Amino acid sequence: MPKPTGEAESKRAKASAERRALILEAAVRCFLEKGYHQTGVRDIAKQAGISLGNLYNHFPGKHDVLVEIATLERVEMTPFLEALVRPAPAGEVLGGFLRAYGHYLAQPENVLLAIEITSEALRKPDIGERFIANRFEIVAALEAVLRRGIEEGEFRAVPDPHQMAHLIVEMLDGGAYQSVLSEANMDTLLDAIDDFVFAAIRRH
Amino acid sequence: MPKPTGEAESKRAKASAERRALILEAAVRCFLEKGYHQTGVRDIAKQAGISLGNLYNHFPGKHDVLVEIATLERVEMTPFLEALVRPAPAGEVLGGFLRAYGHYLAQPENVLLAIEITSEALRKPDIGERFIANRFEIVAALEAVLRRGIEEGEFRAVPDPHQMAHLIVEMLDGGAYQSVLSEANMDTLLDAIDDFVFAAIRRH
DNA sequence: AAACTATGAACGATCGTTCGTTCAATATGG
DNA sequence: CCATATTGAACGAACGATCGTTCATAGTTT
Repeated sequence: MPKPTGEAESKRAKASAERRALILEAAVRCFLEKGYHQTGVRDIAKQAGISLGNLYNHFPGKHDVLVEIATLERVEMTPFLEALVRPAPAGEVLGGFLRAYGHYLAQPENVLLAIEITSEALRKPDIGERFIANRFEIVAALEAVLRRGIEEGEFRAVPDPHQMAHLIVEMLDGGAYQSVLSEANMDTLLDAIDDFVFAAIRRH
Repeated sequence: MPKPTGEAESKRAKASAERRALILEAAVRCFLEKGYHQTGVRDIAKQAGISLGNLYNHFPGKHDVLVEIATLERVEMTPFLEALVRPAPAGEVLGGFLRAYGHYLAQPENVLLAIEITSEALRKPDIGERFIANRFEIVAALEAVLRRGIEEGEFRAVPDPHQMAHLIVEMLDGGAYQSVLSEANMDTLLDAIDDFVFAAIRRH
């Protein structure tokens, strides 16, 4: 067997992939606990249970670890994206999204991680691009629901559905952040968001 | 003259106060350009045109510089707070606030600084308290306007005016952040916010 | 002279990264 | 199929830079 690459090599490759995942999980834990800039590469290695040098065998550097995390955030959005294309009355889809996404954001870890990425995105273009891309997908799907609701006569003719979609997401995000910082009740907040949004799109 | 404190001392005190202000301005510039954690104390001193050691004559440390900046942010809120207690129809007051506060936030420096403080507020309680306090004042004033509008029959009976005030502020904040990151048009965004809010509070 | 302001060298700690090395898994030549 | 290069994972010491802070010293005001 001169070239058993189909399966033999995949043994190492798989182990390597597992290590990468291990490092990423460790990094997330560190970033959540201490913040990105307060976390040292040694912290990540120690948390992952590997050596400092070995981390650099799997990632070019600290920055790239965060980039990968920001990229993986995209995967977490898929359930919400799928829920938004559900063939049901637009109002129902929208209401479901508000609750589902709101509950996702209600987990403090998601908020904290988002803030770390958000903050770094301002000065690191590659992270900013990924962040905007993730955000854009959600907004676009939400916008489509709004447009459908308008076409089907369920919602009023909002002047700018795209902007409204943006604002809804930002309301959810901002609310989640406030609920973390000031320990507000996220359920109460979700009720308020629901009322706010539906009052704004209700036909006269 | 054993104690010429009445006027003589105030000369030095004034000079010292000016130095403090100089340092704070320099720090703001640095934090805006590089971010809080990426800014070194030497950077601030150099930007202020003073020596490294002298900075420590005016501030106990780097952290305290940010605390002071977060505190001073409160002053910037007073115009908006005053505008919100204006004795005019609630809808007019609200609309004026949305534009004024929106334009304030449209300046990228205000957004960037807010994010630096926001981010640090998560893990530094004293900064968090100040941030929440500033936010609370705006929200409370806005809530009062909403309640007045409801009482006077101008707005619909929103179930939770406090939460709605929160959400409005978060929409403004989030929108401003997006306008910085993705270079969206803030004017377009403000129009959307205006429409969104007034549609949500309009009576049936 | 006493009190305050200003200076920059110096400190210990920690930063992100690189380095030489070891070692087991894999590919290749016989 | 075995012996042998080759590869890449794993390690932790070491590097130079920079971090926030302190300190001894000199200059300036009152």
